[in-house]
Amino acid sequence: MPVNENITSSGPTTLVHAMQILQVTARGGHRGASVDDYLNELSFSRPTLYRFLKGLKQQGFLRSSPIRGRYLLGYELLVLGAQAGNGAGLRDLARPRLLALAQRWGDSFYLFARDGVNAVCLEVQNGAYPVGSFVRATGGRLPLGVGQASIALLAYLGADERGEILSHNAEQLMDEYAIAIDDIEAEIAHQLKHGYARGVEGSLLPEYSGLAIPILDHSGHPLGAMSCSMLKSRMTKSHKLDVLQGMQEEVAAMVNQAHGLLYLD
Amino acid sequence: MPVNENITSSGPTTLVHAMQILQVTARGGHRGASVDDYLNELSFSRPTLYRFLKGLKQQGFLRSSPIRGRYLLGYELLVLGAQAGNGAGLRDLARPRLLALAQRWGDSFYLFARDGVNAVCLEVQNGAYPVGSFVRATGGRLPLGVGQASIALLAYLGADERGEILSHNAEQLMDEYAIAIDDIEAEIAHQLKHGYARGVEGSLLPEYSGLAIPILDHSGHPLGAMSCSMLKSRMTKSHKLDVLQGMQEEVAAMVNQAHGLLYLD
DNA sequence: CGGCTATGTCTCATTGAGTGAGATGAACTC
DNA sequence: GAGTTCATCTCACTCAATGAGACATAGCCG
Repeated sequence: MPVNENITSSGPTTLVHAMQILQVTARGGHRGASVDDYLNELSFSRPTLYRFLKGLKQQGFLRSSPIRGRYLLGYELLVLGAQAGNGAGLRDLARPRLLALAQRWGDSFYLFARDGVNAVCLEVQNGAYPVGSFVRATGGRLPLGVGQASIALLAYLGADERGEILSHNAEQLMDEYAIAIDDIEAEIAHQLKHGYARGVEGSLLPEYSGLAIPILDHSGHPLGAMSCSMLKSRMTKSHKLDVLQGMQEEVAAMVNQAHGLLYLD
Repeated sequence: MPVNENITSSGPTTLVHAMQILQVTARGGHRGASVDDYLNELSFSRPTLYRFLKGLKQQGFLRSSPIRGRYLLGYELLVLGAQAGNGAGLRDLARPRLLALAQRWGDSFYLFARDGVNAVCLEVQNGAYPVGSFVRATGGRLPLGVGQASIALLAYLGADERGEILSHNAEQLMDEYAIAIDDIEAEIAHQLKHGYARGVEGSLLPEYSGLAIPILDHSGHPLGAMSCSMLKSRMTKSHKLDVLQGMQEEVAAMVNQAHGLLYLD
């Protein structure tokens, strides 16, 4: 693996370098990265590398692995990440509700938010029935267009903004997920008409099915989306209505709670 | 609130500044931080601040709030944080097991790891019976000595290392939690003798009680700890034995799984 | 125990990258 | 449309990050 061609270009180079180091470390998963990984994939001298490693360790962004010469992501990232996932306080509000839904219905429930041209998973609660999903866990990202939650998020953006996002993602959606823009548009229309989304079916994960509903603020702007996924065989008409109603109730309660909180400042 | 006296001192100043910005932002919770917050709490010029904000945004560490002039933590931190919490792959292994325990017994279950002189919460699963806890969520940190999990982690460190940690934390433990070192030592002895910890009772949270067991690697080094908390009234002798056995079984299974994974590299 | 390899640190000269002051432009508020 | 605050630009300066290569230290294996 040669040099990485990050688009994350400009800005103080120190930040870019730091980020590159973190990315290389993250790519190593729970094994982290070794000095050689850094030296191969990045392009600065050994002393500089060590200066960064030291600095990042002091900031809590890295820690050294039990194995000498390897580095892992530090726990400060965990702390900040937990905060980051709580945009608008949504996550705290959603967590117990996702759990309740998962326990009650046995399916898996998700909280998503928009992150540029992607949807990012803020929280998952798995139920008793195992499912496959595009996102493995908190922090997973999908290009907007993939998955039920994407539709729910896209549907309530301005038409122009939505167009930009979709044309940006079009190629990737087709190549990696076998999803066509037209099908997305159709599903968005369904969302707007019926108030929930079912997701566009690509070539991947054909055995799973799901639902999603948006979480809208008072002005109709999407704060996020709640979604669920389940084996297709579980998606009977009555189960679908049950789950949908459950989700709608929880989201309505969340939004009320959120409005309450906003006035406390 | 004037200048902050961070101990996070040396290293490339750019990193320190970046971290300060992130910390200020984090302190703002889900409301984030405003330009003035940064300018007041930190000590660099406005153009420099904006350069940082721009850079951090491009790296995904920050995003701008819907409210103009305010900034929130970016979702890249969420992604990295999710990775960071998965040290040794423990979190992925623990997540479904914590959920199973929470559903079966109704109490709240936690995964902790050591982070220097602190214990950091990697994962929580709440059960049907609500509890209070020192940590609110993933990413929460406690000085080692507070809580059951701390004891389980401390007990299997070398005596010298343990001593350093405790003397470092002593003052804070007494002042903020009303916990004496001697009591911690006694509880560590209990852990070593009986294989589980109950935690030292300080003046805080007197109505709650809990249990913890260590997660040890093959050489007896602590990788983490699993703990639970519940209302004191729920802690009957039989419930305690049930939960303890459940936790021990899950941890044993986790450790087996982990060893299996290690040989796959 | 004693060489071997790879990790981590140091020194120093060099230069370029980040810096502040202040002016200017853009966006939102009333 | 006046006023305010957010955000960017320009430019000269200088300090702080950099690379080369030597040096120190820790674990490894016979």
